[in-house]
This record gives sequence, C-alpha cells and structure tokens, in this order.
Amino acid sequence: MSLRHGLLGLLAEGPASGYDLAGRFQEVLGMVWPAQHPKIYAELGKLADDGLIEVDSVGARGRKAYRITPDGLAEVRRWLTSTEVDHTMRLQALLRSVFFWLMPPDDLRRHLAAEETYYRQTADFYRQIAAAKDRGDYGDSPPTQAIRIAAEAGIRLHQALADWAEWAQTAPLSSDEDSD
Amino acid sequence: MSLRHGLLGLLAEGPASGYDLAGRFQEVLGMVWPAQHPKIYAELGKLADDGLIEVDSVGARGRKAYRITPDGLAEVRRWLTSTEVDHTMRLQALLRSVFFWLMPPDDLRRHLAAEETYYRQTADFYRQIAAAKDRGDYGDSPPTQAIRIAAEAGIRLHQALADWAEWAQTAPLSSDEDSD
DNA sequence: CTCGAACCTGTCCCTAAGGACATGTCCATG
DNA sequence: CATGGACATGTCCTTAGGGACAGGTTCGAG
Repeated sequence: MSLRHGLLGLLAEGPASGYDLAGRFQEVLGMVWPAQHPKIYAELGKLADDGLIEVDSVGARGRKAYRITPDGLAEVRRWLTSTEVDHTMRLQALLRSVFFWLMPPDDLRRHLAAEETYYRQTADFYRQIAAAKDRGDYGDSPPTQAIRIAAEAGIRLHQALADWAEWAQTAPLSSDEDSD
Repeated sequence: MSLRHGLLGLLAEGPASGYDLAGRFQEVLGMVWPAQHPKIYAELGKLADDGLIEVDSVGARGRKAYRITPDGLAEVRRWLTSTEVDHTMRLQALLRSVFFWLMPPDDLRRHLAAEETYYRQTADFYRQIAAAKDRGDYGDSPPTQAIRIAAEAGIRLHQALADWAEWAQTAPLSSDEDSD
C-alpha cells in the first residue's frame, strides 16, 4: 500500500488538496510512483475514514485541503522505519531484453540506440533537478534535501541504464531471425 | 500486457507447461517481472483462445505443455519491435527516499546501510549469473546470450543503487524528528 | 459579457496482480 | 505400504491501477 503512504508523506510537508497531490505525484513522484487522480481521491477518502488525515479547509471551486493528523504522521514513520522494503523492480525494458534474441539485428541496434538516448536525457533531467536543489533554488528544508537524494538515485539509475544500452550495442548476439 | 508477451517470449524457446513457465518467471524473470502461477494459467488460457499458442502435449500428472504458433511468434516480435517501451520505474525504495526527512537520523543510517548491503548482494548474484554464462555453462544459444545482456543490466542497476545508498549515508539531511 | 482554460472533485468499469484455498499425481524413502 | 515432497493445474476473492466519463467553479482575455 505504497500510494497510501506516499500520500501521507506528501501531506507531512503541509496541507494539500487531492488536486495538489495529483500534481505532486505527476512532477515529483511521477517517474518512481505513478498515480492518477481517481486513485488519489479514493485513497484520501479512506485515509480520512481511518483518521490519518482530516479536512483542513474547504476553499474556492470546491477545493478540499487535507491535513495529516498525529496518527497519520506516526503511521508514515512506522512505515518508513518498521516495514520491509519491497525491492520488486518491474522494468519492462529488462523484460524485453530477455527476448532480444528474437529481434532482427538491425531493429535491435536501433532499439538500443533509442533507449540509450532516452536514458541519457532522463539522467540529464534529474541532473537539472539536482543542480537546482544544490543552487538552493528551493531552499534547503528537509523535504528539499530528501528530494535531492531521490534525484541522485534517478541520475545514477538512468546513467547506469544508458551505459548498459551502449554496452549492449557492442555485445555479441546472434539473432534467430530465420527460424519462423 | 507484458506478462502475455513474456509468456510468448519464453515459449519461443520451446514448448513448456504452466508449471515450467512459473519456474522460469521465478528464477529468470522474478526480479524484473514477478508472476504467480494463478496469473500464468489464466493468461495461457487466453493465449490459447487467441490462437497464439496451442497445446503441444499432455504428459504425466496432468502436465499440459504449450507450443507457440506462428501467429504467436509474429505477435511477440511485433511487440518487441513496434511498440513503445514503458519506462515506468515503480521503485518503492525511491518513493521512500522522498520521505527520508521524516526518519530519525539513526534509523535512516541503519536503513541505508541495510539497503546498501542488499543491493551489493543482489549485484553479486547477477555477477554470478553473468560469469556462468561467460564460462559457457549454459552454452551460447541466442536465448542464453540475451539473458547475459539482461544480467548485465541487473548488475549495473543494483551496483548503482548500492553506490547511491553508500553516498546517501554521507549526504547531509537534517531530520524533522521533533516536529510531532 | 462571453468563452475557454485551468481548477477541482468525483464515479464507473475493466484489467492486473497476488494471496488463499482446493485437488490430484507420481515417486522415492523409510 | 505409507507418507511426504515435488510435480502439476486450477478457482476464488480482494485490492491496485488506469482509462473513460461526468460535472461544476473561477478567472482572465478579448
């Protein structure tokens, strides 16, 4: 139930509406934990039922901001420190790589080159976030420092994948193109 | 629908039963694409309905082996070469890192040290697979070569995460422990 | 004043994933 | 011969995720 705790974690920074949280998931967490608004609104309702968050204010345009409760803060801390990390890595790119031998060599080279470009660009995107944080563009509050650490992971992960895609282009792989 | 294509890809290597495929997903694909047997049996049924696979043989203990059809082989190749790669990276460890500022510093250090150990061990696990393939323990058929490439990604990804966890232990991060 | 864009909240439905439960076979060991 | 473990297939049910649909508000530009 990571979405639940992701929501609690974001609300620990301060009150926010479902709309705000959907935006934050899009920009900050979009690449590591996608979440669409239908799921977010539903989960906010459940969190409120469980007393982990409560309505902070109702503003213009029906805007309903939630605030984390002491129970909610305790719950997100319990999750962070007392639960096992789920190390599942569901990467479609890696699943595909197991079947590279089914691709015509030219298609595979093109594919790997495109992947390399994508990963380098994404690594650069995270580098820009990291540079902005290091310049102090967003202050240096604890949440900002944590995002800097997350961005570092984004950089290293995508850099590793870019280097892998480059390496794979040189790796020997006889195709099985003729066998159908 | 990656499970569907993962199944087709594995069946492209030769006939296999649902039980075999569950084992392959466990050992080969378990870390990049977990799949339990209930999902596998259900999906095999649908693939057979769609004519992408067919029953190859029925053996002892009710064993039912499937064989990929020409349509199925064409479909997995179409998936590999003509569909967009889904680059979604749903990593709980990264989601958690955004909330590191909520953890007491001592807990965080312990957590990062444990994570580092886990990632180093997992990287070593992939290194052993890669070394075995390089020694030729499994021959050098195209599918084996592809798994070697996938293992390389496993090594690089987990090594990057281990280095990140090590780096994060030295990164400055003031906690927000007192604020509840 | 009107109209479109951004703001804001939700429901509905389908598929994917995963844990629990159920069933039966074959074989080796004691 | 009995019994446990690996082999083998499946159902059921709940939750998670994601696309489509639906509706209402505020504000700024023309």
